Amino acid sequence: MSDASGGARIKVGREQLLAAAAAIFFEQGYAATRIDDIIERTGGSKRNIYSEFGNKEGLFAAIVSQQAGRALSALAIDNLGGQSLKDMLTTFGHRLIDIYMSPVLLGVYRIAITECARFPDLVRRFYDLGPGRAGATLAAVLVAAQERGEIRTGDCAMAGDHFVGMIRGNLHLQVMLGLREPPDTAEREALVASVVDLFLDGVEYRGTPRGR
Amino acid sequence: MSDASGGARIKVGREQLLAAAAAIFFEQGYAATRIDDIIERTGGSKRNIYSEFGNKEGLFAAIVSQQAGRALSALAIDNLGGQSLKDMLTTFGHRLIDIYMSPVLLGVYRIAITECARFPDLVRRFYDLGPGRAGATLAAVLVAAQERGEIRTGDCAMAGDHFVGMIRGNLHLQVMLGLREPPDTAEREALVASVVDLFLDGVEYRGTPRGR
DNA sequence: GTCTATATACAGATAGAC
DNA sequence: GTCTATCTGTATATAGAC
Repeated sequence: MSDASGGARIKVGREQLLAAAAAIFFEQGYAATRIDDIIERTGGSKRNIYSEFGNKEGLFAAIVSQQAGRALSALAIDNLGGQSLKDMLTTFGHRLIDIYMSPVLLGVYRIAITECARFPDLVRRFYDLGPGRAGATLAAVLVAAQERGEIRTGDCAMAGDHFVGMIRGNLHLQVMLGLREPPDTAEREALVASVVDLFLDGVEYRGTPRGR
Repeated sequence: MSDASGGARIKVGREQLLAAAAAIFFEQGYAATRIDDIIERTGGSKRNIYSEFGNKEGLFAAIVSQQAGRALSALAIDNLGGQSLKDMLTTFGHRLIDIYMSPVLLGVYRIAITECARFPDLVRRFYDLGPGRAGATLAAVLVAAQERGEIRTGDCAMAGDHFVGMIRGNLHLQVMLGLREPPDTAEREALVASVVDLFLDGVEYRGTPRGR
């Protein structure tokens, strides 16, 4: 099926080519994406791609450096001060789940796992800028809260990772496996609320049965 | 390099062939595993494989039905009664992390994500028998604890998934991405203890700064 | 710079010789 | 049932025509 603009291909510079190729890579995966697919979509020439990026791996590396870094940049911003810890966790939780469930990140995540042997450096960058950074950012916030006496002392680095792990949880896995669609806004809010709740108070274990 | 038994290939029946092929699939991934790799390792003939399993997909499906089901069977056993909730969570947490970090499950997990479009039925089975079952088993335990008044009421299904999510967390992701080796026993124990701790009591948020 | 054709490599699947 | 050779399709990468 041709595109709706009536014509054929899209005239492209380097930027548009990267953007279009990124969409295809993140949608279909690295191996399943053929150079011809990209040509067909963007209208560029094969020789152009090879002279610009060397080979398929070079093209993909250029894309990830650009797109994934951009998508994950929201995690780097830690303008989370001025809120209660609960509000901060809720805000950060929403930011996390929105990023994780975005088409770009779902694609990056899948490709990172699939092609980690082929792109070890990219995978390292992805982890450090994404899940690792999220856990570290949270850890820093928790250390501060600890020093203010808002929470009990504990391993904040681990706790940060626990929060990130809960936000992903089985939901993210199901989406990654194609077993269900990404959650809508309501479901995301319920998830984040549940995670924040458990993170702050646990299940309020009382050790032995006791009426309340 | 030949094997240490001095000879060459291994004489195989159907069982040994499945076992050997499973090891290769789970180690290298589905796409990267060549039929010739399996032949080379097992010593069988190509025609034998194709007459037995039809094609590569059939061989792989037979393997997963056997091996993954076996590896995950430990999650189905819920002989966890007679312990405190904390001990039960600790036991179950160890069982979970040991399974997740086993070579077979790491391979299955990676292949499930990589090839979910090719094997939707297998992926469904994997999820239901693995992460889904783990969350559901925990949920049932939590419901019981709730009825005994040991914990506050809440969404036990979600809480079960949260526990599973924390056990995986960034650690499992790092291993999946090839960024680090699976944790040793000590690290696993520290992880499980930390997860159980947070799960039971959270960070004991007190809302506002207060000296203790 | 684009379009078409092709060299090359790889891997799944098949067939023949024994 | 095993070993070897081969058919076939696919996809990266290159080269030629314009």
